[in-house]
Amino acid sequence: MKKKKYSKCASCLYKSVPVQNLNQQELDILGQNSVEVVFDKKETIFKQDALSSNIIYLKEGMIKILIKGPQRTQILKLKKAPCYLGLPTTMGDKVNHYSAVAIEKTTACFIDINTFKELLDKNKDFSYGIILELCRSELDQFNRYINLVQTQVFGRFAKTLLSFSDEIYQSDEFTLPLTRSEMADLIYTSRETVSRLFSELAKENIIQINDKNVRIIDKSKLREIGEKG
Amino acid sequence: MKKKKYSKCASCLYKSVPVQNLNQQELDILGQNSVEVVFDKKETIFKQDALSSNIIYLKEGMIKILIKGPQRTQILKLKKAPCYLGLPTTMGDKVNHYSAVAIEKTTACFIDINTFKELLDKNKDFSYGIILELCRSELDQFNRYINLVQTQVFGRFAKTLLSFSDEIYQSDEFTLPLTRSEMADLIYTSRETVSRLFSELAKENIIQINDKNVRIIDKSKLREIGEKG
DNA sequence: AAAATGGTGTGATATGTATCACAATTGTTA
DNA sequence: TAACAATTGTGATACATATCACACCATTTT
Repeated sequence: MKKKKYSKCASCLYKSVPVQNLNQQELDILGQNSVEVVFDKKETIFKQDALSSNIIYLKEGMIKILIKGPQRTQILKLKKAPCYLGLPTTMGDKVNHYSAVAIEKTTACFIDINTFKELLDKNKDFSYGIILELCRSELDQFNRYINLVQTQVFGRFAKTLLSFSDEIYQSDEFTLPLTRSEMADLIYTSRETVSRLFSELAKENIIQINDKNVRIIDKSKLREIGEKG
Repeated sequence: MKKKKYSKCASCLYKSVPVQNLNQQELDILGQNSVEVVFDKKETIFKQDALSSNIIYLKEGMIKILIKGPQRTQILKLKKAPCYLGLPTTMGDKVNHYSAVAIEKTTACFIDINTFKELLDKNKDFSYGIILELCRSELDQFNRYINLVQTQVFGRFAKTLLSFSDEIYQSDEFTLPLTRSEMADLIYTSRETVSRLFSELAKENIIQINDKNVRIIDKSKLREIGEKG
């Protein structure tokens, strides 16, 4: 956790879609009741089971969501700025149901929950925007879920590489933000299996892999694998 | 699909928590723009991929949520009245991401989406209530998800029986609302494995099973199995 | 410089559960 | 009342993937 400073939300270049509905006065309220914090890679933003009294808006960077399961801690998903974090936990319960850890330098705005509620109350467009965010994230969740349970490792792995390429980095060449072991936690398999999957895809000339540097060569083949599991 | 009639929301005994915040005039708007439909067991309430232009409020009964996966159609979860259905799909997208099928006689209110939005706009407490619903359902979803991927069949099966007993029927003795094959779809396993699981638990004197009638004998043992997978 | 540490690849083996196969039972339709 | 479809139980087998074991770096610590 590095610097804290009160946010000047009005002049922020990274406003969320719902926040774009706020007027000057409301933006001031928001700014006076939130702080901006910069996290380095591997730093924890919030922890599962801790009390949560803030809504968090990720302004820049990327994080992983961790959940302690009965067997081990799993990565539920990666989230890239801009997005809200912990909306459901902070609103729906007092306690975090998962942890958030930065996987690169990340700027997060901590918004006081009462201020957030006040804004929901004051501005219907803001409120409606938040509802849409919640709906979308629930749909996302559905899809990830079905995916995970219905395809075997090979398919899950392929889809994860594709999502890195298409959604996160928008490039066929990228550097993995996770170790093999974390990749395993993300697609729910073992570290060894991830190694084998990389080797196999490389052997079939579908990707090139060099340490953490990945280049996708045959994207359509990768899609095929992702589809049929 | 049986009878349709315009709803008299004001005098409805099954008002949702958010709807309890509406005033008389708002309740009239709601009533004039929604219809009540009764579904028999096995009837489809809405279908995946169809356009959705209604929010659905389940007044009485129980349904299953089905999702077509790459391999087969799976049961995502069961939902028991009172609850909203398809909030995220109708608001967040135009198309249903899953189907809903009644598993017992079920009464559903179809609310016009524009009316729903109008009410969100008019009444902040209603709007806030809906936000809370969305948050809670997302948290539920998380838990189910982690559960499903991190425990093996035996644990998933035990937890499902416990949720029937604790949450749905509030009794140690109940009649299964699903066939073995549907049970399999729910905990993502095969029909045969479900048969074996029932036999095994019965052999160990943890449950008694007679066709679809289940009686839980040793609940603490069942909990233990559910915990450790 | 040596030792400990964390990440990684790959072979051999173990194991949970799907799949196949069949029989028995029940409910449904001709 | 027969014929058929749907539901269920249980054994044998197949297979995907976890686990174990080990070797090989590259860093960091001592």
